[in-house]
Amino acid sequence: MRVLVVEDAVALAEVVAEGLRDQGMAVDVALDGLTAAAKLDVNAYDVVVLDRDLPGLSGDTLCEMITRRSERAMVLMLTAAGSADDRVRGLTLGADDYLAKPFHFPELVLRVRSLARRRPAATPRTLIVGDLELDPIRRTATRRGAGLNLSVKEFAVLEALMRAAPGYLSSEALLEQVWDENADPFTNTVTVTVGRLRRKLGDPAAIVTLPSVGYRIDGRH
Amino acid sequence: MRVLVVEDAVALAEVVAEGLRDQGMAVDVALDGLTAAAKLDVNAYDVVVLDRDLPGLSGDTLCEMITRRSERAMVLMLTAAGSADDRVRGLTLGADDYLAKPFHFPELVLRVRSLARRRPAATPRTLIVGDLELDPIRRTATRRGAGLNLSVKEFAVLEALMRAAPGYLSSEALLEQVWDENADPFTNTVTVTVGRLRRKLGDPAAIVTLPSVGYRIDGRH
DNA sequence: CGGAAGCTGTCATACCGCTGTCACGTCCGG
DNA sequence: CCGGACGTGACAGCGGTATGACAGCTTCCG
Repeated sequence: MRVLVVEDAVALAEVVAEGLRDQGMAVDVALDGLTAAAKLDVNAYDVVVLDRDLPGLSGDTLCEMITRRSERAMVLMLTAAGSADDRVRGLTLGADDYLAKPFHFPELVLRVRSLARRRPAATPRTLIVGDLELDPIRRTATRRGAGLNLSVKEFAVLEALMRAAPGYLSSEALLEQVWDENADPFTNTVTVTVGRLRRKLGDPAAIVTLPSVGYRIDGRH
Repeated sequence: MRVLVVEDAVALAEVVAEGLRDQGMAVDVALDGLTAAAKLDVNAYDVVVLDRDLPGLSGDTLCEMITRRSERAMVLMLTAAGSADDRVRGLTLGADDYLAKPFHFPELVLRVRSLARRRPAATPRTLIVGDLELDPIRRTATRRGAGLNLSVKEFAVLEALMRAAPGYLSSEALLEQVWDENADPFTNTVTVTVGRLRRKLGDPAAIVTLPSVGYRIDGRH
Protein backbone atom coordinates (compact mmCIF):
# COMPACT_ATOMS: atom_id res chain seq x y z
CA MET A 1 0.00 0.00 0.00
CA ARG A 2 1.31 3.37 -1.05
CA VAL A 3 0.92 6.36 1.27
CA LEU A 4 1.95 10.01 1.01
CA VAL A 5 2.45 11.99 4.19
CA VAL A 6 2.19 15.76 3.74
CA GLU A 7 3.33 17.58 6.85
CA ASP A 8 5.66 20.54 7.25
CA ALA A 9 6.85 19.68 10.74
CA VAL A 10 9.78 17.47 9.81
CA ALA A 11 9.93 15.62 13.08
CA LEU A 12 6.27 14.73 13.05
CA ALA A 13 6.39 13.79 9.38
CA GLU A 14 9.23 11.37 10.02
CA VAL A 15 7.61 9.80 13.03
CA VAL A 16 4.40 9.20 11.14
CA ALA A 17 6.20 7.88 8.07
CA GLU A 18 8.31 5.50 10.10
CA GLY A 19 5.31 4.24 12.00
CA LEU A 20 3.40 3.53 8.83
CA ARG A 21 6.42 1.84 7.31
CA ASP A 22 6.48 -0.48 10.29
CA GLN A 23 3.02 -1.52 9.18
CA GLY A 24 4.48 -2.56 5.86
CA MET A 25 3.30 0.44 3.89
CA ALA A 26 5.43 2.21 1.29
CA VAL A 27 5.54 5.79 2.53
CA ASP A 28 6.71 8.96 0.81
CA VAL A 29 6.98 12.30 2.58
CA ALA A 30 6.35 15.81 1.29
CA LEU A 31 7.21 18.77 3.48
CA ASP A 32 5.16 21.34 1.60
CA GLY A 33 2.18 21.57 -0.66
CA LEU A 34 4.03 22.08 -3.92
CA THR A 35 6.23 19.05 -3.42
CA ALA A 36 3.16 17.09 -2.52
CA ALA A 37 1.37 18.14 -5.70
CA ALA A 38 4.40 17.12 -7.76
CA LYS A 39 4.58 13.71 -6.14
CA LEU A 40 0.86 13.19 -6.58
CA ASP A 41 1.33 13.78 -10.27
CA VAL A 42 4.00 11.15 -10.55
CA ASN A 43 2.98 8.38 -8.20
CA ALA A 44 -0.24 6.50 -7.54
CA TYR A 45 -1.04 6.67 -3.85
CA ASP A 46 -3.78 4.83 -2.02
CA VAL A 47 -3.98 7.26 0.87
CA VAL A 48 -2.74 10.79 1.52
CA VAL A 49 -2.24 11.88 5.11
CA LEU A 50 -2.62 15.62 4.83
CA ASP A 51 -1.78 18.35 7.30
CA ARG A 52 -4.09 21.27 6.99
CA ASP A 53 -1.55 23.99 7.78
CA LEU A 54 0.96 23.93 5.01
CA PRO A 55 3.48 26.25 3.40
CA GLY A 56 3.21 26.50 -0.36
CA LEU A 57 -0.26 25.23 -1.04
CA SER A 58 -2.77 25.09 1.74
CA GLY A 59 -4.03 21.70 2.80
CA ASP A 60 -7.51 22.66 1.74
CA THR A 61 -6.45 23.55 -1.78
CA LEU A 62 -4.42 20.39 -2.11
CA CYS A 63 -7.31 18.34 -0.82
CA GLU A 64 -9.59 19.80 -3.41
CA MET A 65 -7.07 19.06 -6.13
CA ILE A 66 -6.85 15.46 -5.09
CA THR A 67 -10.53 14.83 -4.72
CA ARG A 68 -11.31 16.26 -8.12
CA ARG A 69 -9.40 13.52 -9.84
CA SER A 70 -11.17 10.44 -10.98
CA GLU A 71 -8.66 7.83 -9.80
CA ARG A 72 -7.97 9.61 -6.65
CA ALA A 73 -6.32 8.75 -3.39
CA MET A 74 -8.31 8.79 -0.17
CA VAL A 75 -7.54 11.78 2.02
CA LEU A 76 -7.04 11.73 5.76
CA MET A 77 -6.91 15.30 6.99
CA LEU A 78 -4.87 16.19 10.05
CA THR A 79 -5.57 19.38 11.89
CA ALA A 80 -4.60 21.24 15.00
CA ALA A 81 -8.08 22.62 15.45
CA GLY A 82 -10.47 19.95 16.52
CA SER A 83 -13.66 21.92 16.62
CA ALA A 84 -16.80 20.57 15.02
CA ASP A 85 -16.83 23.47 12.58
CA ASP A 86 -13.46 22.59 11.17
CA ARG A 87 -14.50 19.01 10.89
CA VAL A 88 -17.45 19.99 8.76
CA ARG A 89 -15.39 22.31 6.58
CA GLY A 90 -12.78 19.63 6.03
CA LEU A 91 -15.27 17.04 4.97
CA THR A 92 -16.95 19.55 2.67
CA LEU A 93 -13.71 19.93 0.80
CA GLY A 94 -13.77 16.24 0.14
CA ALA A 95 -11.51 14.82 2.81
CA ASP A 96 -12.56 11.26 3.45
CA ASP A 97 -11.65 11.24 7.10
CA TYR A 98 -10.49 13.65 9.71
CA LEU A 99 -8.16 13.42 12.68
CA ALA A 100 -7.41 16.12 15.22
CA LYS A 101 -3.94 16.69 16.62
CA PRO A 102 -2.76 15.51 18.96
CA PHE A 103 -3.75 12.00 18.02
CA HIS A 104 -2.95 8.51 19.18
CA PHE A 105 -0.76 6.82 16.65
CA PRO A 106 -2.65 3.53 16.60
CA GLU A 107 -5.73 5.44 15.64
CA LEU A 108 -3.94 7.00 12.69
CA VAL A 109 -2.88 3.57 11.49
CA LEU A 110 -6.41 2.27 11.87
CA ARG A 111 -7.89 5.09 9.87
CA VAL A 112 -5.33 4.83 7.09
CA ARG A 113 -6.02 1.13 6.78
CA SER A 114 -9.74 1.63 6.78
CA LEU A 115 -9.47 4.31 4.12
CA ALA A 116 -7.39 2.06 1.94
CA ARG A 117 -10.00 -0.63 2.31
CA ARG A 118 -12.78 1.73 1.32
CA ARG A 119 -11.07 2.69 -1.87
CA PRO A 120 -12.20 0.17 -4.45
CA ALA A 121 -15.61 -0.02 -2.77
CA ALA A 122 -16.00 -2.43 0.07
CA THR A 123 -13.22 -4.96 -0.20
CA PRO A 124 -13.71 -7.78 2.26
CA ARG A 125 -11.79 -7.93 5.50
CA THR A 126 -9.78 -10.93 4.46
CA LEU A 127 -8.41 -11.66 1.03
CA ILE A 128 -8.95 -15.19 -0.21
CA VAL A 129 -7.50 -16.55 -3.39
CA GLY A 130 -7.42 -20.28 -3.91
CA ASP A 131 -5.98 -21.86 -0.77
CA LEU A 132 -4.34 -18.63 0.31
CA GLU A 133 -5.83 -16.42 2.94
CA LEU A 134 -4.48 -13.06 4.03
CA ASP A 135 -5.72 -10.70 6.73
CA PRO A 136 -4.32 -7.22 6.11
CA ILE A 137 -5.34 -5.92 9.52
CA ARG A 138 -3.99 -8.70 11.66
CA ARG A 139 -1.10 -9.05 9.23
CA THR A 140 -1.40 -12.80 9.01
CA ALA A 141 -1.27 -15.06 6.01
CA THR A 142 -2.07 -18.74 5.76
CA ARG A 143 -1.99 -21.43 3.13
CA ARG A 144 -4.37 -24.36 3.56
CA GLY A 145 -4.84 -23.05 7.06
CA ALA A 146 -1.16 -23.29 7.89
CA GLY A 147 0.37 -20.04 9.06
CA LEU A 148 3.07 -18.40 6.99
CA ASN A 149 5.94 -16.51 8.53
CA LEU A 150 6.47 -13.70 6.09
CA SER A 151 8.68 -10.65 6.26
CA VAL A 152 7.25 -7.19 5.70
CA LYS A 153 8.13 -7.04 2.03
CA GLU A 154 7.07 -10.58 1.31
CA PHE A 155 3.73 -9.88 2.94
CA ALA A 156 3.25 -6.71 0.96
CA VAL A 157 4.06 -8.44 -2.31
CA LEU A 158 1.64 -11.25 -1.54
CA GLU A 159 -1.06 -8.76 -0.60
CA ALA A 160 -0.60 -6.79 -3.80
CA LEU A 161 -0.75 -9.92 -5.92
CA MET A 162 -3.83 -11.18 -4.11
CA ARG A 163 -5.58 -7.86 -4.55
CA ALA A 164 -4.78 -7.97 -8.23
CA ALA A 165 -6.06 -11.56 -8.61
CA PRO A 166 -7.17 -12.95 -10.92
CA GLY A 167 -5.18 -10.34 -12.81
CA TYR A 168 -1.41 -10.04 -12.83
CA LEU A 169 1.13 -7.40 -11.86
CA SER A 170 4.29 -6.50 -13.70
CA SER A 171 7.56 -6.17 -11.82
CA GLU A 172 7.34 -2.43 -12.31
CA ALA A 173 3.83 -2.31 -10.87
CA LEU A 174 4.97 -4.32 -7.86
CA LEU A 175 7.93 -2.05 -7.36
CA GLU A 176 5.64 0.94 -7.44
CA GLN A 177 3.09 -0.45 -5.02
CA VAL A 178 5.31 -2.11 -2.48
CA TRP A 179 8.46 -0.02 -2.47
CA ASP A 180 8.59 3.75 -2.12
CA GLU A 181 9.90 6.33 -4.51
CA ASN A 182 13.51 5.90 -3.47
CA ALA A 183 13.65 2.46 -4.99
CA ASP A 184 16.29 1.97 -7.64
CA PRO A 185 14.39 1.42 -10.88
CA PHE A 186 17.02 -1.04 -12.05
CA THR A 187 16.93 -3.20 -8.97
CA ASN A 188 16.05 -6.84 -9.14
CA THR A 189 14.80 -6.92 -5.59
CA VAL A 190 11.33 -7.76 -6.83
CA THR A 191 12.60 -10.95 -8.42
CA VAL A 192 14.45 -11.87 -5.28
CA THR A 193 11.55 -11.14 -2.98
CA VAL A 194 9.14 -13.11 -5.14
CA GLY A 195 11.63 -15.95 -5.06
CA ARG A 196 11.85 -15.91 -1.28
CA LEU A 197 8.09 -15.66 -1.04
CA ARG A 198 7.71 -18.66 -3.32
CA ARG A 199 9.94 -20.71 -1.12
CA LYS A 200 7.87 -19.91 1.95
CA LEU A 201 4.62 -20.66 0.15
CA GLY A 202 5.87 -24.13 -0.70
CA ASP A 203 4.37 -26.53 -3.21
CA PRO A 204 2.35 -26.54 -5.33
CA ALA A 205 3.52 -23.34 -6.96
CA ALA A 206 1.10 -20.53 -6.12
CA ILE A 207 2.82 -17.74 -7.99
CA VAL A 208 3.18 -18.17 -11.71
CA THR A 209 5.59 -16.19 -13.82
CA LEU A 210 4.28 -14.71 -17.05
CA PRO A 211 7.58 -14.20 -18.83
CA SER A 212 8.20 -10.64 -19.93
CA VAL A 213 4.84 -9.71 -18.42
CA GLY A 214 4.67 -10.17 -14.69
CA TYR A 215 3.47 -12.39 -11.87
CA ARG A 216 0.08 -13.78 -11.00
CA ILE A 217 -1.43 -15.77 -8.16
CA ASP A 218 -2.68 -19.10 -9.36
CA GLY A 219 -6.05 -19.51 -7.70
CA ARG A 220 -6.81 -23.01 -8.88
CA HIS A 221 -5.82 -24.68 -5.62
CA MET B 1 -27.06 -11.46 -15.85
CA ARG B 2 -26.01 -14.66 -14.13
CA VAL B 3 -28.00 -15.89 -11.13
CA LEU B 4 -27.66 -18.92 -8.89
CA VAL B 5 -30.70 -20.12 -6.96
CA VAL B 6 -29.89 -22.24 -3.92
CA GLU B 7 -33.01 -23.84 -2.50
CA ASP B 8 -33.67 -27.40 -1.39
CA ALA B 9 -37.41 -27.39 -2.05
CA VAL B 10 -37.36 -28.54 -5.66
CA ALA B 11 -40.74 -27.12 -6.58
CA LEU B 12 -39.96 -23.68 -5.20
CA ALA B 13 -36.51 -23.67 -6.77
CA GLU B 14 -37.95 -24.41 -10.19
CA VAL B 15 -40.66 -21.78 -9.91
CA VAL B 16 -38.15 -19.14 -8.92
CA ALA B 17 -35.68 -20.16 -11.61
CA GLU B 18 -38.31 -20.13 -14.34
CA GLY B 19 -39.61 -16.78 -13.22
CA LEU B 20 -36.17 -15.22 -13.32
CA ARG B 21 -35.47 -16.79 -16.69
CA ASP B 22 -38.60 -15.11 -17.99
CA GLN B 23 -36.87 -11.89 -17.05
CA GLY B 24 -34.02 -12.77 -19.34
CA MET B 25 -31.58 -13.88 -16.67
CA ALA B 26 -29.33 -16.92 -16.94
CA VAL B 27 -30.27 -19.03 -13.96
CA ASP B 28 -28.60 -22.06 -12.43
CA VAL B 29 -30.11 -24.08 -9.61
CA ALA B 30 -28.41 -25.86 -6.74
CA LEU B 31 -30.48 -28.05 -4.44
CA ASP B 32 -27.98 -28.23 -1.60
CA GLY B 33 -25.09 -26.29 -0.16
CA LEU B 34 -22.28 -28.45 -1.48
CA THR B 35 -23.51 -28.30 -5.05
CA ALA B 36 -23.87 -24.57 -4.66
CA ALA B 37 -20.30 -24.22 -3.42
CA ALA B 38 -19.05 -26.25 -6.37
CA LYS B 39 -20.93 -24.11 -8.86
CA LEU B 40 -19.71 -20.94 -7.21
CA ASP B 41 -16.16 -22.13 -7.68
CA VAL B 42 -16.62 -22.65 -11.37
CA ASN B 43 -18.93 -19.86 -12.50
CA ALA B 44 -19.07 -16.13 -11.91
CA TYR B 45 -22.53 -15.18 -10.71
CA ASP B 46 -23.88 -11.69 -10.28
CA VAL B 47 -26.46 -12.62 -7.69
CA VAL B 48 -27.07 -15.64 -5.47
CA VAL B 49 -30.58 -16.24 -4.17
CA LEU B 50 -29.90 -18.21 -1.05
CA ASP B 51 -32.25 -20.18 1.13
CA ARG B 52 -31.20 -20.18 4.72
CA ASP B 53 -32.30 -23.72 5.57
CA LEU B 54 -30.17 -26.02 3.51
CA PRO B 55 -28.96 -29.60 3.58
CA GLY B 56 -25.23 -30.00 3.16
CA LEU B 57 -23.91 -26.59 4.04
CA SER B 58 -26.07 -24.16 5.93
CA GLY B 59 -27.11 -20.98 4.16
CA ASP B 60 -25.24 -18.96 6.73
CA THR B 61 -21.99 -20.77 6.12
CA LEU B 62 -22.37 -20.51 2.38
CA CYS B 63 -23.14 -16.83 2.66
CA GLU B 64 -20.00 -16.25 4.64
CA MET B 65 -17.97 -18.15 2.08
CA ILE B 66 -19.33 -16.03 -0.73
CA THR B 67 -18.91 -12.68 0.92
CA ARG B 68 -15.34 -13.33 1.93
CA ARG B 69 -14.22 -13.57 -1.63
CA SER B 70 -12.99 -10.53 -3.42
CA GLU B 71 -14.89 -10.87 -6.68
CA ARG B 72 -18.05 -11.90 -5.05
CA ALA B 73 -21.65 -12.24 -6.02
CA MET B 74 -24.36 -10.26 -4.23
CA VAL B 75 -26.42 -12.38 -1.86
CA LEU B 76 -30.17 -12.26 -1.44
CA MET B 77 -31.08 -14.36 1.57
CA LEU B 78 -34.43 -16.14 1.72
CA THR B 79 -35.81 -17.30 5.01
CA ALA B 80 -38.89 -18.76 6.55
CA ALA B 81 -38.46 -16.76 9.70
CA GLY B 82 -39.15 -13.10 9.12
CA SER B 83 -38.36 -11.72 12.54
CA ALA B 84 -36.23 -8.62 12.92
CA ASP B 85 -33.62 -10.64 14.78
CA ASP B 86 -33.08 -12.96 11.88
CA ARG B 87 -32.84 -10.03 9.56
CA VAL B 88 -30.02 -8.58 11.60
CA ARG B 89 -28.22 -11.89 11.87
CA GLY B 90 -28.43 -12.42 8.15
CA LEU B 91 -27.04 -9.05 7.29
CA THR B 92 -24.25 -9.51 9.81
CA LEU B 93 -23.12 -12.54 7.91
CA GLY B 94 -22.77 -10.39 4.86
CA ALA B 95 -26.01 -10.95 2.98
CA ASP B 96 -26.74 -7.91 0.87
CA ASP B 97 -30.50 -8.19 1.07
CA TYR B 98 -33.09 -10.23 2.84
CA LEU B 99 -36.52 -11.56 1.91
CA ALA B 100 -38.93 -13.45 4.15
CA LYS B 101 -40.99 -16.36 2.90
CA PRO B 102 -43.63 -16.32 1.76
CA PHE B 103 -42.81 -13.55 -0.67
CA HIS B 104 -44.45 -11.97 -3.66
CA PHE B 105 -42.59 -12.99 -6.74
CA PRO B 106 -42.41 -9.52 -8.30
CA GLU B 107 -40.64 -8.35 -5.21
CA LEU B 108 -38.02 -11.05 -5.58
CA VAL B 109 -37.39 -9.98 -9.16
CA LEU B 110 -37.13 -6.37 -8.10
CA ARG B 111 -34.59 -7.12 -5.43
CA VAL B 112 -32.47 -9.32 -7.65
CA ARG B 113 -32.38 -6.59 -10.27
CA SER B 114 -31.47 -3.96 -7.73
CA LEU B 115 -28.68 -6.13 -6.31
CA ALA B 116 -27.28 -6.71 -9.76
CA ARG B 117 -27.25 -2.99 -10.32
CA ARG B 118 -25.33 -2.44 -7.11
CA ARG B 119 -22.67 -4.82 -8.23
CA PRO B 120 -19.57 -3.33 -9.82
CA ALA B 121 -20.46 -4.43 -13.32
CA ALA B 122 -19.48 -7.93 -14.28
CA THR B 123 -17.21 -7.05 -17.14
CA PRO B 124 -17.12 -9.58 -19.93
CA ARG B 125 -13.41 -9.83 -19.65
CA THR B 126 -12.86 -12.77 -21.94
CA LEU B 127 -12.68 -12.78 -25.70
CA ILE B 128 -14.46 -15.77 -27.17
CA VAL B 129 -14.24 -16.80 -30.79
CA GLY B 130 -15.36 -20.28 -31.70
CA ASP B 131 -13.71 -22.72 -29.31
CA LEU B 132 -11.00 -20.22 -28.44
CA GLU B 133 -11.08 -18.25 -25.24
CA LEU B 134 -8.64 -15.53 -24.26
CA ASP B 135 -8.58 -13.61 -20.99
CA PRO B 136 -6.47 -10.46 -21.29
CA ILE B 137 -6.67 -9.79 -17.56
CA ARG B 138 -5.38 -13.13 -16.41
CA ARG B 139 -3.32 -13.47 -19.55
CA THR B 140 -4.54 -16.95 -20.25
CA ALA B 141 -5.73 -18.54 -23.45
CA THR B 142 -7.58 -21.82 -23.86
CA ARG B 143 -8.92 -23.94 -26.67
CA ARG B 144 -11.82 -26.25 -25.85
CA GLY B 145 -10.99 -25.51 -22.24
CA ALA B 146 -7.42 -26.74 -22.53
CA GLY B 147 -4.83 -24.20 -21.49
CA LEU B 148 -2.40 -22.90 -24.09
CA ASN B 149 1.14 -22.01 -23.22
CA LEU B 150 1.83 -19.04 -25.45
CA SER B 151 4.78 -16.69 -25.62
CA VAL B 152 4.34 -12.94 -25.48
CA LYS B 153 4.29 -12.49 -29.24
CA GLU B 154 2.07 -15.46 -29.88
CA PHE B 155 -0.40 -14.23 -27.27
CA ALA B 156 -0.42 -10.75 -28.77
CA VAL B 157 -0.99 -12.08 -32.28
CA LEU B 158 -3.84 -14.28 -31.12
CA GLU B 159 -5.40 -11.42 -29.20
CA ALA B 160 -5.19 -9.11 -32.19
CA LEU B 161 -6.75 -11.68 -34.50
CA MET B 162 -9.51 -12.47 -32.02
CA ARG B 163 -10.33 -8.80 -31.58
CA ALA B 164 -10.47 -8.44 -35.33
CA ALA B 165 -12.74 -11.48 -35.72
CA PRO B 166 -14.72 -12.18 -37.77
CA GLY B 167 -12.63 -9.81 -39.90
CA TYR B 168 -9.04 -10.39 -40.92
CA LEU B 169 -5.69 -8.68 -40.41
CA SER B 170 -2.97 -8.26 -43.00
CA SER B 171 0.63 -9.14 -42.17
CA GLU B 172 1.43 -5.44 -42.19
CA ALA B 173 -1.39 -4.70 -39.76
CA LEU B 174 -0.18 -7.43 -37.43
CA LEU B 175 3.37 -6.16 -37.64
CA GLU B 176 2.15 -2.73 -36.68
CA GLN B 177 -0.03 -3.87 -33.80
CA VAL B 178 2.17 -6.48 -32.21
CA TRP B 179 5.66 -5.33 -33.02
CA ASP B 180 6.83 -1.79 -32.51
CA GLU B 181 7.11 0.87 -35.17
CA ASN B 182 10.77 0.33 -35.97
CA ALA B 183 10.30 -3.26 -36.94
CA ASP B 184 12.09 -4.32 -40.09
CA PRO B 185 9.45 -4.05 -42.80
CA PHE B 186 11.02 -6.91 -44.74
CA THR B 187 10.98 -9.38 -41.90
CA ASN B 188 9.01 -12.57 -42.11
CA THR B 189 8.67 -12.88 -38.37
CA VAL B 190 4.91 -12.55 -38.66
CA THR B 191 4.73 -15.64 -40.81
CA VAL B 192 6.94 -17.52 -38.42
CA THR B 193 5.04 -16.46 -35.32
CA VAL B 194 1.70 -17.33 -36.87
CA GLY B 195 3.18 -20.69 -37.75
CA ARG B 196 4.32 -21.35 -34.22
CA LEU B 197 0.96 -20.19 -32.92
CA ARG B 198 -0.83 -22.58 -35.27
CA ARG B 199 1.19 -25.46 -33.98
CA LYS B 200 0.27 -24.66 -30.38
CA LEU B 201 -3.39 -24.27 -31.25
CA GLY B 202 -3.43 -27.76 -32.75
CA ASP B 203 -6.11 -29.25 -34.96
CA PRO B 204 -8.47 -28.37 -36.44
CA ALA B 205 -6.87 -25.34 -38.03
CA ALA B 206 -8.10 -22.20 -36.27
CA ILE B 207 -6.18 -19.63 -38.29
CA VAL B 208 -6.87 -19.48 -42.00
CA THR B 209 -4.60 -17.81 -44.50
CA LEU B 210 -6.14 -15.48 -47.04
CA PRO B 211 -3.40 -15.55 -49.68
CA SER B 212 -1.97 -12.15 -50.46
CA VAL B 213 -4.46 -10.64 -48.01
CA GLY B 214 -3.89 -11.69 -44.43
CA TYR B 215 -4.98 -13.99 -41.63
CA ARG B 216 -8.32 -14.62 -40.00
CA ILE B 217 -9.58 -16.65 -37.05
CA ASP B 218 -11.97 -19.35 -38.11
CA GLY B 219 -14.79 -19.19 -35.58
CA ARG B 220 -16.83 -22.12 -36.83
CA HIS B 221 -15.52 -24.53 -34.22
C1' DC C 1 28.36 -3.90 25.32
C1' DG C 2 28.64 -7.73 22.25
C1' DG C 3 26.95 -11.26 19.62
C1' DA C 4 23.26 -13.78 17.20
C1' DA C 5 19.56 -13.76 14.08
C1' DG C 6 16.64 -12.00 10.65
C1' DC C 7 15.61 -8.81 6.86
C1' DT C 8 16.93 -6.46 2.66
C1' DG C 9 19.19 -5.25 -1.49
C1' DT C 10 23.27 -6.19 -4.60
C1' DC C 11 25.91 -8.96 -7.45
C1' DA C 12 27.56 -12.79 -10.28
C1' DT C 13 26.21 -16.69 -12.53
C1' DA C 14 23.69 -20.38 -14.78
C1' DC C 15 19.99 -21.55 -17.36
C1' DC C 16 16.15 -21.60 -20.30
C1' DG C 17 13.18 -20.38 -23.82
C1' DC C 18 11.85 -16.74 -26.89
C1' DT C 19 12.85 -14.43 -31.14
C1' DG C 20 14.31 -13.22 -35.70
C1' DT C 21 17.02 -14.80 -39.62
C1' DC C 22 17.94 -17.80 -43.18
C1' DA C 23 17.48 -21.50 -46.31
C1' DC C 24 14.71 -24.58 -48.46
C1' DG C 25 10.46 -26.89 -49.79
C1' DT C 26 5.69 -26.53 -51.32
C1' DC C 27 1.68 -24.82 -53.35
C1' DC C 28 -0.80 -22.27 -56.72
C1' DG C 29 -1.92 -19.19 -60.46
C1' DG C 30 -0.63 -17.65 -64.74
C1' DC D 1 7.30 -24.14 -66.26
C1' DC D 2 8.10 -19.94 -63.77
C1' DG D 3 7.59 -16.82 -59.95
C1' DG D 4 5.66 -15.25 -55.89
C1' DA D 5 3.65 -16.24 -51.54
C1' DC D 6 3.65 -19.08 -47.75
C1' DG D 7 5.10 -22.84 -44.33
C1' DT D 8 8.66 -24.91 -41.71
C1' DG D 9 12.91 -26.63 -39.64
C1' DA D 10 17.45 -25.32 -37.93
C1' DC D 11 20.21 -22.16 -35.54
C1' DA D 12 22.43 -18.59 -32.92
C1' DG D 13 21.96 -14.59 -30.07
C1' DC D 14 19.91 -12.47 -26.44
C1' DG D 15 17.21 -11.24 -22.66
C1' DG D 16 14.64 -12.48 -18.84
C1' DT D 17 14.46 -15.26 -14.71
C1' DA D 18 16.00 -17.93 -10.72
C1' DT D 19 19.21 -18.54 -7.18
C1' DG D 20 23.08 -18.74 -3.97
C1' DA D 21 26.42 -15.96 -1.60
C1' DC D 22 27.35 -11.82 0.73
C1' DA D 23 27.30 -7.35 3.14
C1' DG D 24 24.95 -3.67 5.67
C1' DC D 25 21.59 -2.91 8.86
C1' DT D 26 18.36 -3.44 12.62
C1' DT D 27 16.53 -5.85 16.50
C1' DC D 28 16.71 -8.60 20.29
C1' DC D 29 18.70 -10.46 24.28
C1' DG D 30 21.88 -11.81 27.66
